[in-house]
Parts: sequence; C-alpha cells; structure tokens
Amino acid sequence: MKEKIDISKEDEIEDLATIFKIFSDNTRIKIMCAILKKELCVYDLCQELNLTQSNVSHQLQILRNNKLVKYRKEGKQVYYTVQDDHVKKIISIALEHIRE
Amino acid sequence: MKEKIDISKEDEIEDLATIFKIFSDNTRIKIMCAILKKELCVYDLCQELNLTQSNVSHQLQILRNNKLVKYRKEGKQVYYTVQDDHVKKIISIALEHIRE
DNA sequence: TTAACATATGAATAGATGAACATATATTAA
DNA sequence: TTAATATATGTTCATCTATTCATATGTTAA
Repeated sequence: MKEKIDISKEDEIEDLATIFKIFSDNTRIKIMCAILKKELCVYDLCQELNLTQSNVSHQLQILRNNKLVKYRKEGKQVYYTVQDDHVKKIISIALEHIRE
Repeated sequence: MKEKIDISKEDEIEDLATIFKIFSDNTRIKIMCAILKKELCVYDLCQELNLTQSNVSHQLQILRNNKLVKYRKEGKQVYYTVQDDHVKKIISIALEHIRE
C-alpha cells in the first residue's frame, strides 16, 4: 500500500462516490459477480440470477455508462464481462472487510 | 489476488451492497479521508470540511453503526479515526480505477 | 417480406436517503 | 446548582433510485 490518498479536489470525491454508488445495489453486485470469470449474455444473467430482462438491461446500462463492464455482440445476443481487474479487487477487499 | 469470489449467499450480497452504500456519499467519503491519517474531533471535521455539526454527527453515526470508524472520548470531545486498513484499501483501489 | 427472439429504452411509482432544523444529552467550569 | 460547550438524536422534506410494465429496436430465419 504505497498509495497516497490526498483528496482535495471535489471532483474526485464526486467520482469516488459515483463508483461506490454503482456497487451499492444488490442487483448490480450480483451481475458483476456473475460476469467476473466468464462472459454471459443478458438472457443467461436473467436465468442465473432470477431477474427480469428489463431489470437486468437497466442495470447493465448503468454499468456500461460507468465503464464497469464491456460487451460483445454475437448475433442476437450481447455478452458482458467486467471491464477490468479493479472491479474484482474492489469486491474482494470489501468482502475481506465484511468477513472479519 | 488469491481471493476467491464466490458469492452464492444472499446475505453477503446484502452486506457488500451495504458497505458500498456507506462509501457512496460525498460527505462520508470526505470524513473518512480526513480521518485516514490523524484522528479528528467532530468540531475539527466540521471546520475542515465546512459542514454542519448535525450533518457530520449523523454521518458519523452511520459510519459507527457499520464499524467503519472507531472513536475515543476525551472530555467533551470525541475523536474519530477509520476502523482499519480496509477503508484505506477500498478508497485507494477505487481511486486507481477512476484515475485511469 | 413476416415472425420470433434478444436486448434496450421510456415512463410511472413506491421506497430510500441526505440535509436541515430543532432539541436532547453529556461534560466541564464557575 | 447553573451556564457554556461538544456531540448526538428525532423529525421533516425534497430529491433520488430501483423496479415494473409497456414498447421500441435490432437480428436471424423462414
């Protein structure tokens, strides 16, 4: 942990809060955990997580807009994965915290 | 990163979302960043962050309830610091993410 | 072309949440 | 005891958000 945390800029506070807001919803966490390892299409996500297609699509839109997932179209389906390793790290450390 | 992320339990999803919800507010992030290194009393926090005493106290209550800060009473003042290193880690990694 | 399927989007609504104001509690000094 | 100070708490309200339902868009096959 060589990170320096010196946040004087209001912008960065705002950005931090935004990122955490994305992670603060059950549905979005479920989605992100599901596509951590393997990519899944919307339909698979609905099945696996027992959620409506509309709900999943809406949450994916939020994740897309905030660059937390990437996707790939293949015919009628759209396959999603998490954007990068940060997503995994953030969830991991929060898990560590709650598991203590 | 040897962490295994396998979240089947609904409880843990809930707990994760809760933690992130705490971090998803500007005021609370400011407070946590301010008390990352040195402990501060409520009055200091109000001054340094330009926030009302009521607001700061309310947010500190939320942080206390979720075991993200610890405190120490000294006379009339109450001094706060972050609970553990996880807080710092979570903020650090999120910062890394937004700074890319 | 049309039908069927997969995904995205818009609108409405119920519930959650942050901030402000007022007030209560606790501690110290006089 | 009372007054002054530091912090905590209760309540209200305006705003935000997640979900649902309805509909639109896009893709493939017939």
